[in-house]
Amino acid sequence: MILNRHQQIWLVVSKIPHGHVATYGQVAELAGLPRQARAVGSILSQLPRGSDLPWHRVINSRGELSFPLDSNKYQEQKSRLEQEGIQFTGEKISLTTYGWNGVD
DNA sequence: AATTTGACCAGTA
DNA sequence: CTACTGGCCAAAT
Repeated sequence: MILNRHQQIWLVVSKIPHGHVATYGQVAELAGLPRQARAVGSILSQLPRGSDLPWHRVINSRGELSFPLDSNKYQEQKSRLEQEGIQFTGEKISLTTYGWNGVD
């Protein structure tokens, strides 16, 4: 059976290893939806309540979090990432942990 | 039915 | 570094 884009994206996001991050574009690409980064953000914004998907490991291509700096979401994502050992330099994620190539 | 919006991106200037 | 462009497309207006 063919998976709809939600499932494809959930699948990819669920595979991002602990302590690593992937960009929206990467997730879209790996999900077989090239150039549809927006769809990833759109779908992550509609996650079912209580989902255990590691949505916080998805960041934008600038190496930053796609939330307003003063928002709770920003803080939540940042703490979750820091909890996994990901370091920040200002608002950007350190290049050492940046980029998951889709293979563990 | 038409238009705008959105957790985005890569290229160009 | 910033600013703007066109690409993308389902959902909400």
